[in-house]
Amino acid sequence: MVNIKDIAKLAGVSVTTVSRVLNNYPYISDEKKAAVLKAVQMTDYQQNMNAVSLRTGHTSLIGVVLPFSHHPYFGLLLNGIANEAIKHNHKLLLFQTNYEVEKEIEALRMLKEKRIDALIFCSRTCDWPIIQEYFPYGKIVLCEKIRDGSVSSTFVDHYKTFMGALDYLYDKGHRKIGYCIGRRSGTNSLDREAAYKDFITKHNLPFHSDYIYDHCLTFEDSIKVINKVKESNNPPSALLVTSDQTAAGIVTCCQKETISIPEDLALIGFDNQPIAKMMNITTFDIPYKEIGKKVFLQAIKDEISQEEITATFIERNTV
Amino acid sequence: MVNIKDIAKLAGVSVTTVSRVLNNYPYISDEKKAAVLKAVQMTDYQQNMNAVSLRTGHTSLIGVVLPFSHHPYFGLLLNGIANEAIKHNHKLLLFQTNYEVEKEIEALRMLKEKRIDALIFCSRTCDWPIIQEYFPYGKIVLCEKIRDGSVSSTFVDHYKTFMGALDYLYDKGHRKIGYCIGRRSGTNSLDREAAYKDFITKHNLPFHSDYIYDHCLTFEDSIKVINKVKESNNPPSALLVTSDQTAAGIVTCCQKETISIPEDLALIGFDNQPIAKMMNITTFDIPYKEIGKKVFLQAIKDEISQEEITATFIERNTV
DNA sequence: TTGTATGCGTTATCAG
DNA sequence: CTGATAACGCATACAA
Repeated sequence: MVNIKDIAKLAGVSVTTVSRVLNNYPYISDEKKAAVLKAVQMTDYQQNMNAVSLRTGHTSLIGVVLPFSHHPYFGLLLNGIANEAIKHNHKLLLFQTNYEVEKEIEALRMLKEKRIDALIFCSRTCDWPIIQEYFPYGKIVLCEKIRDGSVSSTFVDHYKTFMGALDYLYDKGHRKIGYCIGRRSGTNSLDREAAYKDFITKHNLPFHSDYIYDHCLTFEDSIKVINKVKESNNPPSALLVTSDQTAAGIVTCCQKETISIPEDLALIGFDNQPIAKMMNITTFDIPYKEIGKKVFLQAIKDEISQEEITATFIERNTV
Repeated sequence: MVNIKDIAKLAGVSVTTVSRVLNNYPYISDEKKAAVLKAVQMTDYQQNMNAVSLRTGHTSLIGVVLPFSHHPYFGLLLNGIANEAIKHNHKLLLFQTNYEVEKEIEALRMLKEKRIDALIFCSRTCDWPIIQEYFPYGKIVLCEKIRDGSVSSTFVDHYKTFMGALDYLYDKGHRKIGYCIGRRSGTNSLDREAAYKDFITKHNLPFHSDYIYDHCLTFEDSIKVINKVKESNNPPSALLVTSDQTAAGIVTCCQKETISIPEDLALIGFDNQPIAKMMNITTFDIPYKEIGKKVFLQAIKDEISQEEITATFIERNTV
């Protein structure tokens, strides 16, 4: 494989000059520059980035941790990140974790191994102390509300948003409200749970643990929800569904089961995905692309910052 | 940042010994080994992988090119690849391309930059000669039928599978058969188009260009399909739908439009995704996880090989 | 504007 | 079983 030395020899200059041409340094004579470029062309030379990274200490590579790649939620987020990465000449490394802590640690370790400059967590499962361990090794950015200001993040206030949705349903007369969520344990899920509990306390409503449906991410996850609703002798009259995919599935199931929406069951989705528009589902628009953009910028900046993003209520036909 | 030299000093051995311990060489005395390990523990030392890669010439990193991360098809494939990667102590680098040639070239370039050892194309847009350019720089594996044996691949014979489906519909009495596909131009799409054309020639059927619906990947892409079907004064009586997502969307749309399936419109999906089972859609099971596994193995092996995978017909209620 | 020399952190070679 | 040293390919301080 041809290296910088070969190019230098071929172009009749020093390696320094070659390096300078390669990195667009200002003061180089046109002849030498041309000679170098010609040698590069001829030999089809390409820098060995391992050497460059070893020398410079950085890689222009940003890691992105996300649980699934097959969920539209993350697809949009990733899109926003990727668009911004292009503008700043950075490349993205995707780490798909399936919410497994071990995989998240692998991603973090790449920070320590100097293979990436920064790491963006779209979502995480591992405990906070594990993340903290890796602070010294590179910038870490999260998509959740951070208590201490130790790290950058861009987030939606899920407590506020959830509470807003609950209040809306309450005003519409609903007293038996349940919700569907992806998992019970994430920071964002915990915020929503807190909102839910505060809501029922506030209005002196009974707490039905079976009004909470978890593992709701995909279209087909709705089957389990509707089965439970059907079996219940005191089913909820309204559901907050944290994924439009699942909300759409619920709408489909309800058609089959002749449960009418919103009369028998009201629905509010989240994300404002195309499928929500298609199926006329009331939902919250969350500007994932914008979040992606901000989060990338935070990943390459030195300063630490917190950015709050607000979700916008989109009224359609399911409430 | 602590390096191998620091560890050597701390453990009272040479850097060579440290390196040997780190890489599990056989002949090392237990005391020295223990001393090194202790120093590593104490200092929280981690190899700089850029240096390792520079020296050894490889990275244990495999790139995976896929157009979208939000399509279940690729999700499954990726899963298969990832599972196998773990077994072999390799890490995966995902490149999301949105079918853009530029992005694919970026991934290829990482091969040349020595940042990855091999590159797996789950799907590609760029022309064959571009791929060929990068043969010298690392192993490339594809998920499509390769004419010359220049590169490894694992693939489904889409011509055969498509023809089988068409014949099946023909035997059921269908003469006006259309199909929905993601894009017109990919290798796999071209194979299916060839099957379709041969089929109508074989049976002396008229060719309706409007029986081919492209950009069909997601659930909501079905809207356009059904709108076109409705507007047509000579609509197809059966549709081959190369994504179960879209097939499911079609089923949903047809319920709204009171088009009955399979009487008014028969449907065969592809992939055998959970949603197809949920909605009782006749489809082809394609073992994506197995494809993923094979493709990974090919990526780390020296030999070039071609592996054919067969799709299995799953009869349900939409034909 | 250009070149020489040094070092980034590691593994491989070779001698012991 | 162990260690000194060269080399991987490159960017940069320094000198010219």
